[in-house]
Amino acid sequence: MAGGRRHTLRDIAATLNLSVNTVSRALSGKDGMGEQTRALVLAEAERVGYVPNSMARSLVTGSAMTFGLVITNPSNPFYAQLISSIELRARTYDYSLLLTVTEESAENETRAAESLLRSSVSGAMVVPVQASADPWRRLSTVGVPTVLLNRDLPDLGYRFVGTDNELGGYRATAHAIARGARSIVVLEEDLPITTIADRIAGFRRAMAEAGLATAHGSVMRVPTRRIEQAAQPWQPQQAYEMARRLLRRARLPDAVVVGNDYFALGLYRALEEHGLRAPDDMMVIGFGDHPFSAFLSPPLTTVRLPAEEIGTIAVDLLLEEIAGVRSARPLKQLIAPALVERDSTRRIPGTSVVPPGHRTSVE
Amino acid sequence: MAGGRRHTLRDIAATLNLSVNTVSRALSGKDGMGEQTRALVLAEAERVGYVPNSMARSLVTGSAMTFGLVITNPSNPFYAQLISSIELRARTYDYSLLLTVTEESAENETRAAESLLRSSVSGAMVVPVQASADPWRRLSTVGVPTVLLNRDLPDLGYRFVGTDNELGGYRATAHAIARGARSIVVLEEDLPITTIADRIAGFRRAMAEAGLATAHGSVMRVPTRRIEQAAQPWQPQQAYEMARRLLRRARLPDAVVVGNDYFALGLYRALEEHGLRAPDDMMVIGFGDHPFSAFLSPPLTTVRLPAEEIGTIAVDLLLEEIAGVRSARPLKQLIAPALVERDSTRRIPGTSVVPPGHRTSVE
DNA sequence: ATGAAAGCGCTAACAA
DNA sequence: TTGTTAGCGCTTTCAT
Repeated sequence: MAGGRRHTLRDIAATLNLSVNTVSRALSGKDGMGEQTRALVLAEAERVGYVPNSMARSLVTGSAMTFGLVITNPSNPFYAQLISSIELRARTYDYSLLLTVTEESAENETRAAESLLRSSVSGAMVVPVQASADPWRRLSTVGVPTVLLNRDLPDLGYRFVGTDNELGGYRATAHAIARGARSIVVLEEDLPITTIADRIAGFRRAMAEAGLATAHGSVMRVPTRRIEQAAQPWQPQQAYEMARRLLRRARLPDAVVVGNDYFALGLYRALEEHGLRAPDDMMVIGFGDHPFSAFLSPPLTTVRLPAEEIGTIAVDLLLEEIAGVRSARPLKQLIAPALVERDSTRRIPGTSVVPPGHRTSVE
Repeated sequence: MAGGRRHTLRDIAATLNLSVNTVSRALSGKDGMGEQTRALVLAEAERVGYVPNSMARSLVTGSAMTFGLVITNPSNPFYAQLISSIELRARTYDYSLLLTVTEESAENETRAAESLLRSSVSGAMVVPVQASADPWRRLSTVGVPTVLLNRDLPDLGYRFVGTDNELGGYRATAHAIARGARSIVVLEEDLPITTIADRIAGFRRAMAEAGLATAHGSVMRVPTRRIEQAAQPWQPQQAYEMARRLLRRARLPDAVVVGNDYFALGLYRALEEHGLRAPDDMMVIGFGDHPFSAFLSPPLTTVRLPAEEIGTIAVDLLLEEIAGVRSARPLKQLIAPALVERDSTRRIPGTSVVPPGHRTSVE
């Protein structure tokens, strides 16, 4: 228990006058062993506080029992949840988690991939920056099963689990339309990633299906703050500024769909400053269902993302691949996000500025 | 580049007709080498896409170049920031990060400690559950430098870096007093951890110094939700319910200091339902300065926690210890949190319900 | 039921 | 400047 150095199999073997091998087998529960010998070994191991050295074991077995997880930003509540669910699931199967944060930087991503390779992780889960697929190309050729999370890199042909963002954008928009909105604006972050493009595509589809026009200026881009401080999530500030610009327009939209709930905060403030309020003056639909969104005033209607499900599936996919099981799942798995209806789109009946009519089935 | 298996030093040595050793030294940049030999080795390594096996290296060098990080809940914005800053700092020094989530469970904590031991991490950073110090006792005896984050376990005599919560509670309270509050209530989570106890102690000190009474019922405990879902941070809901109970009191406090900004959300809602609003009817001071807090209505006065600083210091301490440097820093390091004044405590001059008077210097 | 020998991929002595 | 030997702590043959 005490004393600086760690005890090894050899130490135990020596004090017990056994071979290293025997001790090893006793401890790893192999059968074909003298029960008394085993008891002896276990007792001694307990006594000296033996802890196996997993690096040594990994070196010979070839499996590090470790997953690599590469995330862009833990302060994004979605990714925080993803980390939790992945860690939980991995731990359940006795896998450790090696975490790397890329901060949306392609350079960091390259180093992250290198690092995972060196660590001989048993598998990798990656939210790619989507600047290039190259950093991740090596992994599978070297035999590290890899699943992409939330953002796909189709070129690689890797497994992918993510949110159906197109559907999310569609549902958010269709919901607004069903509630009577005819002119709708989207407020999105200015990042070149597929999740955002997909959401916008969903928005357009919903509008088109309802026969509504998407005028020029119906998609506003909130400039991505350059990441100086690692820990800051998207700031509502830029969204606020963009929203102020929107509110200066001659004709305001009936509804605004934002790319994440932080943006809704900025929009709420801009509205308040103009003496306006959701939902009566303008409906607001968020994206992400962040922990605070239900408690805003008004509570925010938003699209809930399946972080937990994505994390669980990702780990399961890796485990299947490691076990050599031919998975029955599709290569690309899109989880449908659910719309959470709250007051920011709930107009008091009869108050609708725009007569309902262009209704669309949301499901 | 292609082909299933990974190339090893031996592969390169074989094709180049060199010894493994030479290849090793060429790649690790040791000097005393033929420059042409080195060039040859580097070229061949590049060609076959050689990636060193860090487990093998660690086994012989004894250092895994990995830190263990044990966190209770990544969805808590404070811990999310802590993860980011630690990861960044560790990465800067080429250390990887092994992340474990304990979910406030003592059992998980025990397994986490075991796991770190097995992994032979070079050092550990731990936010303890504070149910017991036992799980962490082994680490230092086995020679794994460990620093405790945010919650201390004094019995262990380990290094500790955390927020000065007592000061935080004091500043929040003193600020309210300076703004004219005379009766103040604290809304805290119902967890047996020192951070909370410290905040309450700070509250009491501020009250005492101002000669104000802390009546029975001035500290309200919000029941901790049992963790069923790993990814959920504290729910504002329980705080809301507690706040409703508070608002039914005959005499309302002038100010409420809450244990985290999520609780402020619940309080805001309860106030709104009663037709009340901060700061005029009641001042509200949060804790944590969560990313959304500046954009609430009214913007929340809150205590900003030094997550980034704590993370950076923690890594530096570990690095010093590993380098064998006798650190000049104190064993226990408390970082002062800063009060961020916003509108939830900013009464329009002359509107104060209570005359100012019992002012206290906040600094 | 146990032991001896070999080796995972690498680095660190010591030789040559 | 390069090669040889040894060994990190463990598991896995193959003997005994």
